[in-house]
Amino acid sequence: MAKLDLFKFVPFRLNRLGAEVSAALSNEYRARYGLDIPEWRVMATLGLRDEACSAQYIAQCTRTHKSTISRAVTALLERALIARVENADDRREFRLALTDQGRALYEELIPGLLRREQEILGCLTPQERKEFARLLGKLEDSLDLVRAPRPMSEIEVC
Amino acid sequence: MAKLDLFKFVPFRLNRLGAEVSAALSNEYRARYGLDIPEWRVMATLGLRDEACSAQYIAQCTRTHKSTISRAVTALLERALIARVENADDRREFRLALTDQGRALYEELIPGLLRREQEILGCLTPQERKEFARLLGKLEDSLDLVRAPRPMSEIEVC
DNA sequence: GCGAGATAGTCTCACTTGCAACTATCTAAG
DNA sequence: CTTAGATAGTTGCAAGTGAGACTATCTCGC
Repeated sequence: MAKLDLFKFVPFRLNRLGAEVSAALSNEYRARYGLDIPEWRVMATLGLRDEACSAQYIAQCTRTHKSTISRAVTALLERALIARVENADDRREFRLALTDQGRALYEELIPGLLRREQEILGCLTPQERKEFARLLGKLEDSLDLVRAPRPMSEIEVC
Repeated sequence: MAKLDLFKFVPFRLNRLGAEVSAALSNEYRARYGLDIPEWRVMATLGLRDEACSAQYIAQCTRTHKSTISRAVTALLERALIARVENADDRREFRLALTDQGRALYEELIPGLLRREQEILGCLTPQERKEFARLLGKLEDSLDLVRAPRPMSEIEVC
Protein backbone atom coordinates (compact mmCIF):
# COMPACT_ATOMS: atom_id res chain seq x y z
CA MET A 1 0.00 0.00 0.00
CA ALA A 2 1.56 3.25 -1.15
CA LYS A 3 2.14 5.84 1.52
CA LEU A 4 3.51 9.31 1.42
CA ASP A 5 4.79 11.13 4.45
CA LEU A 6 4.29 14.85 3.86
CA PHE A 7 7.17 15.58 6.19
CA LYS A 8 9.59 13.67 4.03
CA PHE A 9 8.06 14.88 0.79
CA VAL A 10 10.47 17.40 -0.69
CA PRO A 11 7.93 19.49 -2.64
CA PHE A 12 5.93 20.08 0.52
CA ARG A 13 9.04 20.82 2.53
CA LEU A 14 10.32 23.29 -0.03
CA ASN A 15 7.00 25.05 -0.19
CA ARG A 16 6.72 25.32 3.56
CA LEU A 17 10.31 26.42 4.01
CA GLY A 18 10.04 28.98 1.24
CA ALA A 19 6.83 30.40 2.67
CA GLU A 20 8.22 30.52 6.17
CA VAL A 21 11.46 32.20 5.23
CA SER A 22 9.66 34.68 3.01
CA ALA A 23 7.24 35.53 5.77
CA ALA A 24 10.07 36.08 8.23
CA LEU A 25 11.91 38.31 5.80
CA SER A 26 8.97 40.27 4.54
CA ASN A 27 8.27 41.39 8.07
CA GLU A 28 11.65 43.06 7.92
CA TYR A 29 10.70 45.31 5.03
CA ARG A 30 6.96 45.52 5.41
CA ALA A 31 6.76 46.60 9.01
CA ARG A 32 9.71 48.93 8.80
CA TYR A 33 9.53 50.35 5.31
CA GLY A 34 6.00 49.60 4.19
CA LEU A 35 7.11 47.43 1.27
CA ASP A 36 5.25 44.30 0.34
CA ILE A 37 6.93 41.42 -1.48
CA PRO A 38 6.29 42.57 -5.07
CA GLU A 39 7.42 46.09 -4.19
CA TRP A 40 10.55 44.76 -2.60
CA ARG A 41 11.28 42.70 -5.69
CA VAL A 42 11.04 45.77 -7.88
CA MET A 43 13.34 47.71 -5.56
CA ALA A 44 15.82 44.84 -5.43
CA THR A 45 15.91 44.46 -9.19
CA LEU A 46 16.41 48.16 -9.80
CA GLY A 47 18.83 48.55 -6.93
CA LEU A 48 21.26 45.99 -8.25
CA ARG A 49 21.55 47.56 -11.68
CA ASP A 50 22.59 51.00 -12.70
CA GLU A 51 20.74 50.94 -15.99
CA ALA A 52 17.01 51.51 -16.02
CA CYS A 53 14.78 48.48 -16.59
CA SER A 54 11.32 47.94 -18.01
CA ALA A 55 8.51 46.48 -15.92
CA GLN A 56 8.47 43.49 -18.21
CA TYR A 57 12.11 42.81 -17.48
CA ILE A 58 11.48 42.93 -13.73
CA ALA A 59 8.56 40.56 -14.11
CA GLN A 60 10.72 38.06 -15.96
CA CYS A 61 13.65 38.36 -13.57
CA THR A 62 11.56 37.84 -10.48
CA ARG A 63 9.11 35.41 -12.03
CA THR A 64 6.25 37.59 -10.91
CA HIS A 65 3.10 38.22 -12.95
CA LYS A 66 3.21 41.46 -14.92
CA SER A 67 -0.01 42.75 -13.38
CA THR A 68 1.47 42.29 -9.92
CA ILE A 69 4.59 44.18 -10.98
CA SER A 70 2.42 46.88 -12.53
CA ARG A 71 0.66 47.46 -9.22
CA ALA A 72 3.91 47.49 -7.30
CA VAL A 73 5.37 50.01 -9.73
CA THR A 74 2.33 52.24 -9.35
CA ALA A 75 2.66 52.18 -5.57
CA LEU A 76 6.39 52.92 -5.66
CA LEU A 77 5.86 55.78 -8.10
CA GLU A 78 3.33 57.32 -5.74
CA ARG A 79 5.86 57.16 -2.94
CA ALA A 80 8.50 58.62 -5.26
CA LEU A 81 10.83 55.71 -4.56
CA ILE A 82 11.20 55.04 -8.26
CA ALA A 83 10.81 57.18 -11.35
CA ARG A 84 9.92 56.27 -14.88
CA VAL A 85 10.56 57.86 -18.22
CA GLU A 86 9.08 56.99 -21.55
CA ASN A 87 11.41 55.10 -23.78
CA ALA A 88 11.74 57.09 -26.99
CA ASP A 89 12.76 53.96 -28.91
CA ASP A 90 9.64 52.08 -27.93
CA ARG A 91 6.83 54.16 -26.59
CA ARG A 92 4.97 51.17 -25.21
CA GLU A 93 7.47 50.70 -22.44
CA PHE A 94 8.87 52.82 -19.61
CA ARG A 95 12.36 52.88 -18.18
CA LEU A 96 12.29 52.50 -14.42
CA ALA A 97 14.99 53.49 -11.95
CA LEU A 98 15.32 54.26 -8.27
CA THR A 99 15.07 57.89 -7.25
CA ASP A 100 17.63 59.25 -4.80
CA GLN A 101 15.10 58.65 -2.09
CA GLY A 102 14.51 55.12 -3.33
CA ARG A 103 18.23 54.49 -3.48
CA ALA A 104 18.59 55.74 0.09
CA LEU A 105 15.88 53.39 1.29
CA TYR A 106 17.46 50.54 -0.64
CA GLU A 107 20.84 51.21 0.95
CA GLU A 108 19.24 51.30 4.36
CA LEU A 109 17.29 48.11 3.78
CA ILE A 110 19.94 45.81 2.39
CA PRO A 111 22.22 45.30 5.39
CA GLY A 112 19.34 44.18 7.57
CA LEU A 113 18.17 41.69 4.98
CA LEU A 114 21.62 40.24 4.47
CA ARG A 115 21.94 39.91 8.21
CA ARG A 116 18.60 38.07 8.41
CA GLU A 117 19.70 35.77 5.62
CA GLN A 118 22.84 34.93 7.55
CA GLU A 119 20.79 34.30 10.67
CA ILE A 120 18.59 31.87 8.79
CA LEU A 121 21.62 30.13 7.33
CA GLY A 122 23.32 30.28 10.71
CA CYS A 123 22.44 26.68 11.45
CA LEU A 124 24.64 25.53 8.57
CA THR A 125 28.43 25.45 8.52
CA PRO A 126 30.14 27.54 5.83
CA GLN A 127 30.80 24.33 3.94
CA GLU A 128 27.16 23.31 4.20
CA ARG A 129 25.98 26.72 3.01
CA LYS A 130 28.07 26.43 -0.09
CA GLU A 131 26.79 22.95 -0.72
CA PHE A 132 23.19 24.00 -0.13
CA ALA A 133 23.54 26.89 -2.57
CA ARG A 134 25.08 24.55 -5.12
CA LEU A 135 22.25 22.05 -4.83
CA LEU A 136 19.66 24.81 -5.02
CA GLY A 137 21.37 25.89 -8.21
CA LYS A 138 21.12 22.45 -9.71
CA LEU A 139 17.43 22.28 -8.92
CA GLU A 140 16.84 25.74 -10.33
CA ASP A 141 18.68 24.86 -13.50
CA SER A 142 16.77 21.68 -14.00
CA LEU A 143 13.47 23.52 -13.47
CA ASP A 144 14.53 26.24 -15.89
CA LEU A 145 14.44 28.99 -13.30
CA VAL A 146 16.67 31.67 -14.66
CA ARG A 147 19.23 32.44 -12.05
CA ALA A 148 21.27 35.28 -13.50
CA PRO A 149 19.38 36.96 -16.29
CA ARG A 150 21.30 38.81 -18.91
CA PRO A 151 21.24 42.60 -18.83
CA MET A 152 18.37 44.21 -20.70
CA SER A 153 20.50 45.17 -23.64
CA GLU A 154 21.24 41.55 -24.39
CA ILE A 155 17.68 40.47 -23.85
CA GLU A 156 16.44 43.02 -26.31
CA VAL A 157 18.75 41.60 -28.92
CA CYS A 158 17.64 38.04 -28.37
CA MET B 1 27.74 50.53 -1.30
CA ALA B 2 25.66 47.56 -0.21
CA LYS B 3 24.21 45.45 -2.98
CA LEU B 4 22.03 42.42 -2.94
CA ASP B 5 21.64 40.11 -5.89
CA LEU B 6 18.20 38.55 -5.70
CA PHE B 7 19.49 35.57 -7.61
CA LYS B 8 22.01 34.75 -4.93
CA PHE B 9 19.69 35.65 -2.10
CA VAL B 10 18.63 32.39 -0.49
CA PRO B 11 15.24 33.53 0.87
CA PHE B 12 14.17 34.62 -2.60
CA ARG B 13 15.52 31.46 -4.16
CA LEU B 14 13.74 29.26 -1.65
CA ASN B 15 10.48 31.09 -2.15
CA ARG B 16 10.72 30.85 -5.90
CA LEU B 17 11.74 27.22 -5.90
CA GLY B 18 9.03 26.30 -3.41
CA ALA B 19 6.38 28.08 -5.45
CA GLU B 20 7.56 26.55 -8.69
CA VAL B 21 7.73 23.01 -7.40
CA SER B 22 4.36 23.35 -5.71
CA ALA B 23 2.79 24.68 -8.87
CA ALA B 24 4.22 21.81 -10.90
CA LEU B 25 2.96 19.26 -8.42
CA SER B 26 -0.43 20.77 -7.80
CA ASN B 27 -1.19 20.44 -11.48
CA GLU B 28 -0.82 16.73 -10.96
CA TYR B 29 -3.65 16.54 -8.47
CA ARG B 30 -5.74 19.54 -9.40
CA ALA B 31 -6.19 18.81 -13.08
CA ARG B 32 -6.60 15.10 -12.61
CA TYR B 33 -8.44 14.77 -9.32
CA GLY B 34 -9.85 18.22 -8.69
CA LEU B 35 -7.90 18.71 -5.47
CA ASP B 36 -6.40 22.05 -4.58
CA ILE B 37 -3.41 22.36 -2.28
CA PRO B 38 -5.25 22.57 1.06
CA GLU B 39 -7.47 19.64 0.06
CA TRP B 40 -4.46 17.62 -0.92
CA ARG B 41 -2.85 18.38 2.42
CA VAL B 42 -5.87 17.10 4.27
CA MET B 43 -5.90 13.93 2.18
CA ALA B 44 -2.19 13.41 2.69
CA THR B 45 -2.40 13.86 6.43
CA LEU B 46 -5.33 11.48 6.78
CA GLY B 47 -3.92 9.00 4.31
CA LEU B 48 -0.72 8.47 6.20
CA ARG B 49 -2.39 7.67 9.50
CA ASP B 50 -4.87 5.03 10.40
CA GLU B 51 -6.31 6.89 13.34
CA ALA B 52 -8.75 9.70 12.71
CA CYS B 53 -7.49 13.26 13.18
CA SER B 54 -9.07 16.54 14.09
CA ALA B 55 -9.03 19.51 11.73
CA GLN B 56 -6.90 21.37 14.23
CA TYR B 57 -4.30 18.63 14.12
CA ILE B 58 -4.16 18.77 10.34
CA ALA B 59 -3.79 22.54 10.47
CA GLN B 60 -0.82 22.24 12.83
CA CYS B 61 0.84 19.45 10.89
CA THR B 62 0.64 21.19 7.58
CA ARG B 63 1.14 24.71 8.93
CA THR B 64 -2.03 25.80 7.22
CA HIS B 65 -4.51 28.26 8.68
CA LYS B 66 -7.47 26.60 10.38
CA SER B 67 -9.98 28.46 8.25
CA THR B 68 -8.29 27.16 5.11
CA ILE B 69 -8.41 23.62 6.47
CA SER B 70 -12.04 24.11 7.43
CA ARG B 71 -12.92 24.99 3.85
CA ALA B 72 -10.94 22.06 2.47
CA VAL B 73 -12.66 19.70 4.88
CA THR B 74 -16.09 20.99 3.83
CA ALA B 75 -15.26 20.44 0.18
CA LEU B 76 -13.94 16.93 0.78
CA LEU B 77 -16.98 16.04 2.86
CA GLU B 78 -19.23 17.11 0.01
CA ARG B 79 -17.34 14.85 -2.35
CA ALA B 80 -17.53 12.05 0.22
CA LEU B 81 -13.78 11.59 0.13
CA ILE B 82 -13.58 11.98 3.88
CA ALA B 83 -16.06 11.42 6.68
CA ARG B 84 -16.32 12.92 10.10
CA VAL B 85 -17.82 11.78 13.32
CA GLU B 86 -18.40 13.76 16.44
CA ASN B 87 -15.93 13.01 19.15
CA ALA B 88 -17.91 11.90 22.16
CA ASP B 89 -15.06 12.87 24.48
CA ASP B 90 -14.96 16.44 23.21
CA ARG B 91 -17.97 17.59 21.31
CA ARG B 92 -16.21 20.66 19.94
CA GLU B 93 -14.11 18.61 17.62
CA PHE B 94 -14.71 16.08 14.87
CA ARG B 95 -12.70 13.01 13.99
CA LEU B 96 -11.82 12.96 10.32
CA ALA B 97 -10.86 9.97 8.24
CA LEU B 98 -10.76 8.94 4.60
CA THR B 99 -13.77 7.12 3.25
CA ASP B 100 -13.20 4.02 1.13
CA GLN B 101 -13.59 6.24 -1.89
CA GLY B 102 -11.12 8.74 -0.46
CA ARG B 103 -8.67 5.97 0.32
CA ALA B 104 -8.97 4.71 -3.24
CA LEU B 105 -8.25 8.15 -4.64
CA TYR B 106 -5.33 8.51 -2.27
CA GLU B 107 -3.87 5.22 -3.37
CA GLU B 108 -4.26 6.21 -6.97
CA LEU B 109 -2.70 9.62 -6.44
CA ILE B 110 0.41 8.77 -4.45
CA PRO B 111 2.50 6.89 -7.03
CA GLY B 112 2.25 9.74 -9.53
CA LEU B 113 3.30 12.28 -6.92
CA LEU B 114 6.26 10.23 -5.76
CA ARG B 115 7.27 9.83 -9.39
CA ARG B 116 7.08 13.60 -9.93
CA GLU B 117 9.16 14.16 -6.82
CA GLN B 118 11.80 11.84 -8.17
CA GLU B 119 11.73 13.63 -11.50
CA ILE B 120 12.32 16.94 -9.77
CA LEU B 121 15.13 15.47 -7.72
CA GLY B 122 16.43 13.69 -10.79
CA CYS B 123 19.09 16.32 -11.35
CA LEU B 124 20.76 15.32 -8.07
CA THR B 125 22.81 12.21 -7.43
CA PRO B 126 21.55 9.89 -4.69
CA GLN B 127 24.27 11.21 -2.44
CA GLU B 128 23.26 14.81 -3.18
CA ARG B 129 19.61 14.06 -2.49
CA LYS B 130 20.47 12.70 0.90
CA GLU B 131 22.60 15.72 1.62
CA PHE B 132 19.92 18.11 0.40
CA ALA B 133 17.32 16.46 2.60
CA ARG B 134 19.69 16.67 5.55
CA LEU B 135 20.33 20.37 5.03
CA LEU B 136 16.63 21.04 4.60
CA GLY B 137 16.13 19.30 7.90
CA LYS B 138 18.66 21.51 9.65
CA LEU B 139 16.96 24.62 8.30
CA GLU B 140 13.54 23.35 9.30
CA ASP B 141 14.75 22.57 12.79
CA SER B 142 16.32 25.93 13.24
CA LEU B 143 13.14 27.64 12.07
CA ASP B 144 11.03 25.47 14.36
CA LEU B 145 9.10 23.86 11.57
CA VAL B 146 7.82 20.66 13.03
CA ARG B 147 8.89 17.86 10.80
CA ALA B 148 7.41 14.77 12.32
CA PRO B 149 4.59 15.67 14.65
CA ARG B 150 3.72 13.26 17.37
CA PRO B 151 0.52 11.26 17.00
CA MET B 152 -2.61 12.99 18.22
CA SER B 153 -2.74 11.01 21.40
CA GLU B 154 0.57 12.45 22.53
CA ILE B 155 -0.32 15.94 21.46
CA GLU B 156 -3.49 15.84 23.48
CA VAL B 157 -1.46 14.97 26.53
CA CYS B 158 0.96 17.85 26.07
C1' DG C 1 -21.63 23.39 40.72
C1' DC C 2 -20.17 28.03 38.69
C1' DG C 3 -17.87 31.49 36.23
C1' DA C 4 -13.48 32.78 33.63
C1' DG C 5 -10.67 31.66 30.25
C1' DA C 6 -9.16 28.31 26.62
C1' DT C 7 -10.13 25.69 22.46
C1' DA C 8 -12.50 23.53 17.93
C1' DG C 9 -14.58 24.81 14.13
C1' DT C 10 -17.26 28.13 11.04
C1' DC C 11 -18.07 32.39 8.88
C1' DT C 12 -17.53 37.21 7.25
C1' DC C 13 -14.53 40.67 5.65
C1' DA C 14 -10.60 42.67 3.50
C1' DC C 15 -6.72 41.98 0.84
C1' DT C 16 -3.79 39.90 -2.63
C1' DT C 17 -3.09 37.87 -6.93
C1' DG C 18 -3.63 35.59 -11.41
C1' DC C 19 -6.21 35.72 -15.53
C1' DA C 20 -7.86 37.77 -19.40
C1' DA C 21 -9.57 41.70 -21.83
C1' DC C 22 -8.19 46.12 -23.37
C1' DT C 23 -5.37 50.16 -25.24
C1' DA C 24 -1.47 51.77 -27.35
C1' DT C 25 2.41 50.81 -29.89
C1' DC C 26 5.66 48.20 -32.59
C1' DT C 27 7.10 44.87 -36.41
C1' DA C 28 6.82 42.36 -40.47
C1' DA C 29 4.66 40.67 -44.77
C1' DG C 30 2.59 41.91 -48.88
C1' DC D 1 1.45 52.31 -47.11
C1' DT D 2 -1.55 48.88 -45.00
C1' DT D 3 -2.87 45.30 -42.33
C1' DA D 4 -2.16 41.28 -39.15
C1' DG D 5 -0.05 39.76 -35.36
C1' DA D 6 3.06 40.55 -31.35
C1' DT D 7 4.25 43.08 -27.19
C1' DA D 8 4.21 46.64 -22.87
C1' DG D 9 1.52 48.00 -19.53
C1' DT D 10 -3.16 48.74 -17.11
C1' DT D 11 -7.43 47.37 -15.23
C1' DG D 12 -11.80 44.71 -13.95
C1' DC D 13 -13.04 40.50 -12.15
C1' DA D 14 -13.05 36.21 -9.68
C1' DA D 15 -10.84 32.95 -6.66
C1' DG D 16 -8.17 31.97 -2.63
C1' DT D 17 -6.50 33.13 1.95
C1' DG D 18 -5.52 35.08 6.65
C1' DA D 19 -7.30 37.69 10.47
C1' DG D 20 -10.47 37.87 13.66
C1' DA D 21 -15.28 37.64 15.38
C1' DC D 22 -18.50 34.29 16.80
C1' DT D 23 -20.76 29.91 18.75
C1' DA D 24 -20.45 25.88 21.19
C1' DT D 25 -17.95 23.29 24.27
C1' DC D 26 -14.43 22.13 27.55
C1' DT D 27 -11.34 22.89 31.76
C1' DC D 28 -9.77 24.67 35.86
C1' DG D 29 -9.96 27.16 40.19
C1' DC D 30 -12.89 28.41 43.61
